[in-house]
Amino acid sequence: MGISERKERERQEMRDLIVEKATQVFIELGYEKASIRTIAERIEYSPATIYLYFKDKDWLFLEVQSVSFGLLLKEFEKTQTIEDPIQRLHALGKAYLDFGIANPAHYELMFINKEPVNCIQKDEVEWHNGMKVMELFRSTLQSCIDAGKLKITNIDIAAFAIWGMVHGMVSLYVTNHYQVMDIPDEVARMMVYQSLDATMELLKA
Amino acid sequence: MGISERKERERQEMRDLIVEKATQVFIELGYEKASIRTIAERIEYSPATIYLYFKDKDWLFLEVQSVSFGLLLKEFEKTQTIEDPIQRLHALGKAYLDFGIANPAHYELMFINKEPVNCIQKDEVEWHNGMKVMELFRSTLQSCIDAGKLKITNIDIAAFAIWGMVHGMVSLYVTNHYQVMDIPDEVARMMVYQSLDATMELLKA
DNA sequence: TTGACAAACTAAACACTGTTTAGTAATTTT
DNA sequence: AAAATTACTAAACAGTGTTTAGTTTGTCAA
Repeated sequence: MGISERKERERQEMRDLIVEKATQVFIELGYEKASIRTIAERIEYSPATIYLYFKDKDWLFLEVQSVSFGLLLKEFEKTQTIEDPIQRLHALGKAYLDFGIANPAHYELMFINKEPVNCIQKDEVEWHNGMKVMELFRSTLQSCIDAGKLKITNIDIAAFAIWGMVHGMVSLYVTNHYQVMDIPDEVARMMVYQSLDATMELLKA
Repeated sequence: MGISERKERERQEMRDLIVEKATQVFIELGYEKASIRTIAERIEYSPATIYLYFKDKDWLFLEVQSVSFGLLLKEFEKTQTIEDPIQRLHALGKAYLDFGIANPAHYELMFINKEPVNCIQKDEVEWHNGMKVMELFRSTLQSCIDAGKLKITNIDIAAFAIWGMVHGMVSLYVTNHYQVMDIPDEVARMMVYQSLDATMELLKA
């Protein structure tokens, strides 16, 4: 009875197709302006079909977010070969800045928009990628603290300070809010990296 | 001929009424879910009337943002009595955190949403408040640098690092993205303040 | 005070949006 | 071949921002 297996496979392929095309549309237009009808056109099915595979727009979007987190995770994992925890942490920070600046649309979908679905429900979907990104960051931070190489010794405080800073800078850059500072684009980009460098320097024990 | 003056006054009153009610609705529902029709209901006029006073939803929203920036500015100005520039900077940071945490809806309208209108056009409207907030921050920062009390001596780098950090932390808090850190609300709030304190300590020359 | 003009306002429409319902077409099972 | 199940969609619903065309209101000169 290979039929049900094939059906299951086809169903998964259809899901993947929807997520793939939805990702394109979300990236191109942003969350609000990306419409179910546009996504439906891209997959060459009627809008109603999407609702046979996803509860609503938010849950589809969550799946798309997971794809974006996968991209960031890949960049993060590249840093894990670095031995020195402080250098590894610094590299994570740079990777974060690189990712946000190179993929502002992805970054916006991941971190700027309000969370579409609250955490309790998220377990239902493959939310791994976002969690893994966080775990990588925290474990690296813990290594720094364990090695006594960080001036801030509480992991939550350090996490908030560092993640807050890099996220804040990328947010300001991505949303153009930094423009009130009246400095050109390239300079702003430089400042972002130098601010990370400076802060990392201050953080070293 | 006081008639045209009265008319001008009435027109301004109508504008103010719209902005006042629009602010309420934006705060209650957020940018996307706040509808022109809902705002129209609150002012007890038809939706079309709003378009006689504002080009479109974005320009009305810009006016509302200006109100929010006025609130932040008021808090910022309270810190200006402090003599020591470092302490003043620290107080500014705290005021920023206080404001964001106490008024998450306002904060979201001001800093999380993408800019509705680009900067070049903004001059047409009273965009002063946002600028003044920035000026206050930068002048305080400059005072710290001039007094040789800051480890970072480039104002743009310091601005990006500090504003980035406080904005980032408030953003993470306001959008609930910090929840991936798996710490309760009150703890997160504490962390935010302690992260600022720790960073300020590191920044001191 | 009346008639003309201008300003203020709105009902209705247009082209969209997310989502649901009811019904059709295709496929699998009996 | 008939029945049952699955996959899909056309059409509708209630909402959105915005525009148009027309009405009501207020002002001013005759």
